[in-house]
This record gives sequence, structure tokens and C-alpha cells, in this order.
Amino acid sequence: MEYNFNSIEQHWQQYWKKNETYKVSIDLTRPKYYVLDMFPYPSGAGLHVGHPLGYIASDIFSRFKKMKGFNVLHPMGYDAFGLPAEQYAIQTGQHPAITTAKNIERYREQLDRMGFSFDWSREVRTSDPEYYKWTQWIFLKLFHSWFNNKSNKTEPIELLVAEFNKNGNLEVAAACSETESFSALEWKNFNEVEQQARLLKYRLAYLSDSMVNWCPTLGTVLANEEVKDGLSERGGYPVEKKLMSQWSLRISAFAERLLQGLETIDWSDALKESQKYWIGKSEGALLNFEIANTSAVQSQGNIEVFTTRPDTIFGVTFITLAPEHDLVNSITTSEYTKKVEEYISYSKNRSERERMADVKKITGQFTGAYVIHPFTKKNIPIWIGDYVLAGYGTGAVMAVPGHDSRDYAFAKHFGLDITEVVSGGDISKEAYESKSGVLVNSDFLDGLTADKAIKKAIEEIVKQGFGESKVNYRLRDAIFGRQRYWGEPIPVYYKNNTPYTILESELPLVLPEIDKFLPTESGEPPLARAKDWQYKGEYDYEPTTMPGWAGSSWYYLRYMDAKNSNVFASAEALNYWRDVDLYLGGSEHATGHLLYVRFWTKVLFDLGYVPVDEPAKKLINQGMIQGTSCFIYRVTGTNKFVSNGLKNNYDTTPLHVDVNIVSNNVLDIDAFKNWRSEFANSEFITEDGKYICGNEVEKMSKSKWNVVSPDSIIEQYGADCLRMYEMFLGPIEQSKPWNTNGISGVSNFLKRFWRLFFVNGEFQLSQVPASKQELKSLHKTIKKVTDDIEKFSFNTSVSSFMICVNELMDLKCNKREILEPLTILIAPFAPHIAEELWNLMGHQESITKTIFPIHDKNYLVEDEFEYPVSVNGKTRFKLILPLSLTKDQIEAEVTQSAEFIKHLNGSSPKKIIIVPGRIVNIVI
RNA sequence: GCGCAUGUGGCGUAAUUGGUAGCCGCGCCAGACUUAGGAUCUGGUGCCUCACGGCGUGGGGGUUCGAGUCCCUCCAUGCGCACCA
Repeated sequence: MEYNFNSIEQHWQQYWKKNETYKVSIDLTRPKYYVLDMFPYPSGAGLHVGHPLGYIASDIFSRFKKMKGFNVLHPMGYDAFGLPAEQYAIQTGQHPAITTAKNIERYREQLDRMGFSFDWSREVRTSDPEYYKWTQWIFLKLFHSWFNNKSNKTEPIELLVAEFNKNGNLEVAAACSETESFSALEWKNFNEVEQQARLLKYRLAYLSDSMVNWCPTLGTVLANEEVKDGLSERGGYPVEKKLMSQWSLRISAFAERLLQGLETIDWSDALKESQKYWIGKSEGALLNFEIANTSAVQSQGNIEVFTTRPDTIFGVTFITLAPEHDLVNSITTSEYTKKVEEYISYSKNRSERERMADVKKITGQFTGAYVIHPFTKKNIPIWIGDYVLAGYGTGAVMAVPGHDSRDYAFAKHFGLDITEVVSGGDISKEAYESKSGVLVNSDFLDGLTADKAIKKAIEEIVKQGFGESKVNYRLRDAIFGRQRYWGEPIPVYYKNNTPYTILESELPLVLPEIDKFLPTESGEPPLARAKDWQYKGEYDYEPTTMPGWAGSSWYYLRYMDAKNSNVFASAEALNYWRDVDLYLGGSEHATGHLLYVRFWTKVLFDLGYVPVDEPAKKLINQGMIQGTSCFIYRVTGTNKFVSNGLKNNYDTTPLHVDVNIVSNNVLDIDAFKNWRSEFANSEFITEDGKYICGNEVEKMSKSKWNVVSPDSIIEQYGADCLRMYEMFLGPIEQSKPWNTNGISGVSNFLKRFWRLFFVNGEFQLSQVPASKQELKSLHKTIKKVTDDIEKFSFNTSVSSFMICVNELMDLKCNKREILEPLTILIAPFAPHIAEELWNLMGHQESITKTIFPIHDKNYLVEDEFEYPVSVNGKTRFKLILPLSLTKDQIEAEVTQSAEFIKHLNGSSPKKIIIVPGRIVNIVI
């Protein structure tokens, strides 16, 4: 019987669906295992061959775990809110919900054809009100919480209010934007609006005026990680900085815990590194420089700076403020007012992109004012310069040009003093930034190494009262509002310009219908178009919506109890499934989703809603599958195309050609002529009658004509073959270009495997006991495959199957004793063919309910070992000895060989090294 | 510039973790069988050499009886971040 993968796969996919084979429920008698894929955004283009890579790997692993006796949760859903559907809606007027539903349907069809073992009864869609009800619910929790630095955790806002009533905010240590302090009495005397305004500064979800990334083309703000090189990640439109009233989440409060938590989870180093970098912890000191009281300066007070090198305090020769710094106006002397104003307007008009493009361009302006050096009491000039960022530290730096390259460049450019305070470099040439070297010109720090000087300097600074040691983080709060339609409404309304949340019982706040998906004429977000959309018909709702990452920051919890309408997930489900054991997804989410999901988990944990404070124990980043684009070369100005090998003889323009009409780089000329009417009359300059295309590896995309869809591969080779081939392509974590050429190897393997079960076209298995050799082949494979799956080394597992089948072919093995366990072994990789054969073998139950075989060590023991004998590093001959020999016996054998060496070389060996079980080395 | 990752046949890759480098697959060469296929099977295939033999894991150096694997250094490629004081 032929291996007819199409009908086999169809049959079993229907069987699984009908029998709900992959439905899971809580089972306290078995250990749980949670395998999660990053859910996809259902784009209009459908899946290409690169998308399922991670899903295949996770599917193999969850099938394996299931067959190892675990109760495996393996769900799937859709990240359904997002920009493309909305952009499409703007263009066509089609409601994003409709587009999204259509795309989901297409995705589902494609996913189903791959034979995944998802429990679809747990499907989630972030755009479903039954889902985003709970996203909004979590927002309420964030709004009604604050971060207590004393307990280092999230606490309900009621506790803070109680404390305000008792002591004001005098004793409170919170992560907040509040600077003013008030007593209990003052608090009680505030009116409602004033109290709410104070509280807002403590909430984890808060409204504030902040500098945001504004993208005028998209008409919305973007989070830091949605901006790349000053352009929007989606669309590539310019982004500018703008001060706006915005909802933000206080993720910065969790910086330290997010950093510490990395130590407890098994994620790749690369990923941990980028999160560490994004959090950007730096330890140093906060210093106050007193503003010199000269006649020209009216302002009094201090300029606060953050530095990681307090040891270089004696090398400070000027202070630089960011142009946006609060004190700029008040300290500038009248003499410099005009120039400073000019400089500020210049730097404001310089877009973020320009600023990034020419980082090397040094600009700045002296203010006319001075600070007093805390130790030397000398006057130090205050400059402004846009190399200082307003958003980091205090927006002011103590410039140590001798030991910081940016300060150095600034000082050189403006002719400012450069003082050496750490020896070891040559500061006439460049700044010496290294910490190796001892301090000089530094009074009480002289002679100390930099590390010791840092400690000593801080000690002295604290003692004299003009500073303190301080830890700074790069991580900023996450802007949470988006001026878009297609997102979760923020469940907030305004009364007296003060935000209030709606009640839990009033959730979900459903996205209203609007006539057009564009901002209003007055520039309000699209939601402002909604008619009569007011809380209790009286108070305006918040017009912005949540960002794309809101729904994905907790979806793993919803899968645990996806249908629950009373809570986001029951305590029973949460306590059983707890957290994700294996999370698979792309590394592009390192500083976005993967940080936010950890953040939300910590908040929910602190508030007692979830039992763990890290979402995923282990994470694997699957590589991207790129496309291999094919090019043809048009002779410029003609309708002639020249083959790749001859193109250098002509003046040509390369043109993408659809990879589906090219095989092994040979263009199908007829198909090409039919491809587009403009090519119908093309002429070709060929090599040996063939037109050879050029290649380039690029991102797989429609516009590059290099998209290979899984559907066409499945039609030709079957889903099992595609699954195995994608795994065979190489290590799961590596990115690699798609290449259909090698797939025949896997296809042949499956056909051969199938053929093992058939004699003269009839399904037939021999009941004769297996030979030792056959058993050895089987058990070797069981061991290798088991070890490999546990190491996520799926490419080598596939190789092992091939070797095993080749060996069994050679042995003409058709024995049930061998083939039955082998079928189980293959089931996670190629579930359809395994089910079919399993069924033919007379089993009634699905193969997924079977237990994965365990290897028997007895069959793996080698009875002989070839000891390669190397003489002075060169292999000369092999000693073949039974493994049963003792060490002494081996030595005796080797001594005999040494005699032979003597005969060979004319001298006795000096040294004989025996590595048991390995190798014999003889040194002459 | 900083951080991370990766360099092995014509190609994708493998190597019991310091022990015979190149498993498995693609491709290629030769052959068998034909009901002529995108079928199946057999043998070969790192490089140089007619051969003996030599050379080989990005380059150079080191540790070791022994290095693709460990250390130093340089080079190349990819990804991430980018004035973070």
C-alpha cells in the first residue's frame, strides 16, 4: 500500500477533532507541564513556512511530555488587537473586528493542517470582550495599587490612604512621581480633587505629563521599544518627542526585582543580557553642587547630578545640564540669556532622528553661571549641552573630561580645562576611562585605586552632607495609552478632570462603534467619535486605548481557565498549572512583551492573585526562517533577461521573481511568461538552455516574492514531512534560510519507514522475536531520541530516526517487537503516520495516550572496543579488545603492542598512556 | 562604540563535552532494475597526490600525551543597544 499522506493526515486530523484527543483538564494524580507558544498576531498574509517552526518544536515537546506521563497544557490563541487591522480599516472602512475574524479563520485552517496537539477549547483572543474584560480588570488593580519600597512590593492603595490619614506622606517610601511632602492634617484638608491628584502620583497606573514618542503619521504615541532608530517599528515613520498627558505603568518600581528574578529562570543568556541592559542598573552617587552666589545669578540652591565615578570628583571642570533641565532659565545670567535661548530652540527643533544621526556633532552653550566645587570650593562653569539626556539620572552631569570621552570631546570643542585624576592614561590624546590606575591630584583620594577611591569618596560626600550613594536604572515607565481605535478601552472616566475607574462589576467596558477609524478633526483619538459614550451618561470616558502588549501580558494565565466568567482564572486552576514550564518564541520580544509579562505577574503575585512571581521557568527563542529570494536580470532598457552566470557581460537590473516558479535556481520559463502579462514576450539569454537565477537571503515577505507557504509543501509532501524537515534543518535556536531542496531526504525517510510495515504491498508484521542487533538499533535510538528531545536538539533526533530505519532496512527487519516501539518514538514528530500505523497494528486508542518507550541499557553495551593506538599523536593501528578486560589486562595487551612499536621504530616507548575505554597513546 | 551570538566539505549540519573530525541529509559521480519515475536499490564522495603520503574545523599563538572543543589574540558575519554620566 502506498503511503498516502494526504488521506492519512486528513483522517487523523478529523479523528482528533471529533474525539477531543487533545483536550486537557486538571488532574491531581499526574504532574502538570505547561508548554506555551507566543501567540501570533493574525496578519492578512497568512502563515508562511517560517511561522510554524516554534510551534512544531513545542508540539513535539508537549507530545513527548504527554507520552512521558505528564498532564500537558498546550494552548493556542490570537493576539488580535493591533495596528495592521486598523490601518486596513482606515483604508477600506472594513471594521477591524471583521478583518481580524477572517484572518483568524485562515490561520486556524493552516494551523490545523500541521497536526498540532493544541487544546483549542482554551483558545483566547485578546480582542474578545470576554477576554479584555480581565485585561481591564488588571488595569483596575494597577490603578488601585502602589509600590511600597519598604516592603518591596505592590500594595492596595487603601493602605496608602490609611497611612496618609495617619502620618501624611512623611514616613512613606514609595515608587512615585511625588516630590512634595504633606502631613496628615494637610492631607485631610485637601479636597477630593487635590487628594486624587496626590494619589495619582503613587498609583501603578497613572496619568502624567511626560515626554513621549509621538508618531504623527500613525497619529499615536509609541513605547520606547516600538521605536527603532527614530522611526516607528511598524511602518517606519518618523517619531518625535512630545510632552503629553499620558497613562503610564510604573514598571520602573520593579526594576530591581525584574533584574533579580532573571537569576531564578532558565532563559538564554542573550535574552537575559538584553533585559539586564534594558533595565540598566548602575550604582553610583547623587551629588549636590551649590550654585555660586554671584551678582549676576539670582537663583540659589543646588544642582543635583548622578555619577558612577565619584572617585573622579576632583577632575570635575564643568557641569553640563540637559537643555530641558528645570534650572536652565533661572541660573542663566542676563549676558547669556539670548544665546541660551537660541541654543534651546535649536536643540528642540533638532528631531530625535537628527540627534541620533549625528551623535558626534558637539553643541552646547555656557550659561554664565557657576557652581562651587564641594571640596576645592573653586568656581566651576555651568554649561548646557544636548549630549546630556533629560530623562536619565537628574538631567545634569558633573563633567570629568579627563576620564569620560563625551566630556572630553565637549571640553576639547569648547576649550575647557581637562584635569587628570586617575593615572595610567594619556589625557592629552583621549579620555582615560579605565578604573585601573591610582588617583592623583585628588587631595584625600591620592594614591588609592579607583575602586577604593569610589568608596572613600562616597563616604566623605555623605559625611559632609552634599550627597548620597544611589542606584539608578535606565528602565523608564511604560507609556500605556494609544491614540488608536483597535485596542482595549481603558476603563476610566473623568469627573472634575480627575480620572476615576469604573466598577469591577461594570466590566467589560466594550469598545464602542464609531463611524470612521480616524482621529477627530480636533485631533482627539478615534474613540472621541463615539456617540453618547459616557459613564452614566454624564462623564467622558478615557479616549485612548491600551497598547498591543496589554493583552499579551497575562494571556498565559487565561489559558489555565479560559472559559471562566467569574474570575480571570480560578484559584484551583492557578494553583495546579502555576506557571509556564516551557515558553517558545522569538527573541524580538526580549525588551517588550517578555519584560511586561514578568512585570504584570509580579503585580498579580504581590496582590495575591497568582501563586508565582515569574511567568515562565524556561524559555527558548526559536530562530527565524528567512526567505531565499530569486533574481532574474533584465538587460537594462530591453525585454531580455540574462542568466546569472552571464550577467556580467551586460548592463542589468535585478528583479525579484516568484520562488514558486523556480526550482534548484532554474527558472521555469513558461511559467514565468504566464506569471505576469508584461513578461509574455520576454526573451532569454540562457546557459546550456537553462535560465539560472541569482539568490539572496532576505526576510520572507510578499513583496520579495520569496514566500513559501506551508500549504503547498503539505500538499506535496505532507504535514509530517514538513514537521520533520523543519526540525531537520538545524538547531531550533538558529536562524536559517528556507530551502525546499533538501526536503526529499525526509520524504524518502518517511516512505521507507512506511515500507518497513509492508510485505508485497500488504500490511504485515512478523511476530518472531527480534535479534540482538535489531534490539540494539532500537534501544540506541530510544536513548538518543529521548536525550535529544530533552535537550531540544530535534535535528539530531530526526537523524537518529533515519539511521535506525536505514539499519532496519539493511536487516530487512519487519518485526512487531521493533516497529511498534519505533512508531511510538516517531509519534511526536510525525503524529499522522504514527497514528495510522498504530491503528493498522490493531490499537484502538490514539497513539498519544501511549507511554513513551524507555531504553534498555543491556542492549547498548559494546562487547568490543577499538582502541586506536597513536604513537606520538599519529594513529598507527587499532587494538581491538573485549570490553570485559580489566585495566591490568589491557595494560598487558598494550605492553605487548609496545614490543611491536619497538620493532617498528627501533626504540622502546618512553611512556604509555591509557585512557580507559578510550584510547592508547604511546610516546617514544 | 558597547553587549551577545556564530565561524567545520559544494550546501544544511554532526561530534559520547578534551579522546579516530565530517554522523544524517541535500547535491554530485558510477552502477543495477526497469512498467521510463520527481520511483526504488547498490557503491563512492573533505582537500592535494597516479600513488606512497601529506594537509585539514576563520587566521596566529598557547596549555595538553592528545584541542573543532580550554586559554590569549586578531579577523569576518549576524543580532541587539546606542551620548544612560
